Amino acid sequence: MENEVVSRNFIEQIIDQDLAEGACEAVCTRFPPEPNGYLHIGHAKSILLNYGLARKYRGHFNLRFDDTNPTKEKDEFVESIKEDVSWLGADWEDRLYFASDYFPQMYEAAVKLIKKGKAFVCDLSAEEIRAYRGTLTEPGKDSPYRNRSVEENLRLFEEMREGRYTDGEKVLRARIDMASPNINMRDPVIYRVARMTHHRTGDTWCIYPMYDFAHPIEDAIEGVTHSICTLEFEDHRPLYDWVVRELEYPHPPKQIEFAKLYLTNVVTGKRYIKKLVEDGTVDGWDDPRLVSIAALRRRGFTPESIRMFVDLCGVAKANSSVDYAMLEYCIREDLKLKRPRMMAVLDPIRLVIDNYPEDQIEYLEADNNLENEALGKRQVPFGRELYIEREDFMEIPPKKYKRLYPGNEVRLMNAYFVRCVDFEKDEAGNVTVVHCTYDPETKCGTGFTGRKVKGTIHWVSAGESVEAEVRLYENLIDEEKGVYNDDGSININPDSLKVQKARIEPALAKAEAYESFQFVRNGYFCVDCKDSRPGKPVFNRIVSLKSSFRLPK
RNA sequence: UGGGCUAUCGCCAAAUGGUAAGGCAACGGACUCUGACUCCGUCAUUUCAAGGUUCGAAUCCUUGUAGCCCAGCCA
Repeated sequence: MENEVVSRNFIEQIIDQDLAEGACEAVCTRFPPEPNGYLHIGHAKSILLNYGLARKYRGHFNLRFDDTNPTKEKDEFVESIKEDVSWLGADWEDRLYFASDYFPQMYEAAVKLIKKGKAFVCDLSAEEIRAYRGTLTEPGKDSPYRNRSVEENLRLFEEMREGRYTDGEKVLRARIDMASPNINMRDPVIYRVARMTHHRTGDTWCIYPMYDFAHPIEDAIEGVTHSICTLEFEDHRPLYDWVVRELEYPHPPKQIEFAKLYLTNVVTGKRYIKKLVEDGTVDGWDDPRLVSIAALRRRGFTPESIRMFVDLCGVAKANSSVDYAMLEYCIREDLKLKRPRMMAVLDPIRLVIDNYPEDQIEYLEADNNLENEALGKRQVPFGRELYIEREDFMEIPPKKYKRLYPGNEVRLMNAYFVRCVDFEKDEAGNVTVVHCTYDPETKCGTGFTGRKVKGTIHWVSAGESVEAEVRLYENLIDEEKGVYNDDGSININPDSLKVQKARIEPALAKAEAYESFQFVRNGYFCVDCKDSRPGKPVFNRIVSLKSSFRLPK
């Protein structure tokens, strides 16, 4: 049993109170995206928050596409959004809805408002409406069409629907208060004439409802009890409440606002990303350096890690920007016990064991993950010639260096102790080959305790290993300078992607798309689902390991 | 300068008048078949500021300050 006192976030407190007071009987939440783009990490917070609440209170979670503006919406996006939401694990079961399915009810709702004298058809142009609206500090003026009779409004609205007017010629407006200090209440437009082909309803309609009118109706129709949205809609809440009240819904939904999730030093703006894709800085909306859900998935983030991240961030009303390190922590935490630790040499140099028989290959048994026996063991081929990491040998070691240098002995992980006896350099002074001798008695698994070594390094067999491409991702943004340059452009980190030819264990060559591994000391990697081919894997670095030892320059 | 909202450690964030949780990051140290992981320890006498009420204030009151949002026939 969990005895921990877990504090409830402010939304849960509101729900608890509503339940206690009988304001609602069960909980129903929803994620209402407009299908006009790809989802990113910020949406994940909303999705998981809504879904989590529904789960916690044993209620329902709906996925509803808020498709009331045909100019921006496409089927392509509804498909990608469905994929992302379900990948995150938010299950809408059979409750997949479209606002456009409610157009008839919304039309009737508008008629109802007209009949109550709460809405009127306005002939003012968009510019005139803006002028009549007043400013932040001055009240607006009533539209000259504000006092049309119910009959006339009914007839005109009907004619709007029939297509008797051109785009923008007439709109339907709520009749509220042009002097309200809240600009949203100054007779907001609730229906517009727009001859657009809707991605689902085609040309059935030439009038479309506005968000402020449509959204509360959508929520009410679906029986949503708590309509959770972001802070910028706080000013719209009085209008939301006005709509559900005037339409006399028996169980009016309640709007609750929370602060969006921002991550430090990432680009989420659609315009900016579009530009980055067009100029080739990134290879698409799912480029692993981006934080779209598709990008995180391709990079190798798991749904569990995203859930953990969202939980850790919490829910509040203060604008904030969460450190990217928190996201990295979550994926490390999720993967470390779950995935095998394998050997891959990212920047190989040759190591020759002078006293090991030529032509001999032996297979050594290695644990896939010492902390998780369930991941099993594997056989690793070992021979006279190996590759080791370039940074694991130094001709002149700095202080505290524990790896290979002339005369020093280290453990080859899962294998033997080796002592460096010599090395070769090319004309440019780069080390090309390291020569060692090995001690057969120190074989891994024999329980040898005769002496200890301070360092352990990873390796792969030169003959049996496979070449693979690894992509090392750093933040797309230069963190020192922040996201934006003085001229408003994005500050791109030129070293955000490094591609290397690595040597990997044979076992890794069989890895499948999305499979992730810990490459010992080099971090977590995931087989790129987009670019890998069988036998020719491409690994994306999901995240590097924390390292407290840095080689001096 | 109208209205709405927010302010607690470098970053998130709890605390609902009873004496500042937790996580990330950072920094020490122990352990280690990688320096990772793990484990232990350090990290807000003070909650945007100044006053006030109270035995007691991050919480209540007053006055300020700073930041975010709103004048689409977008959502």
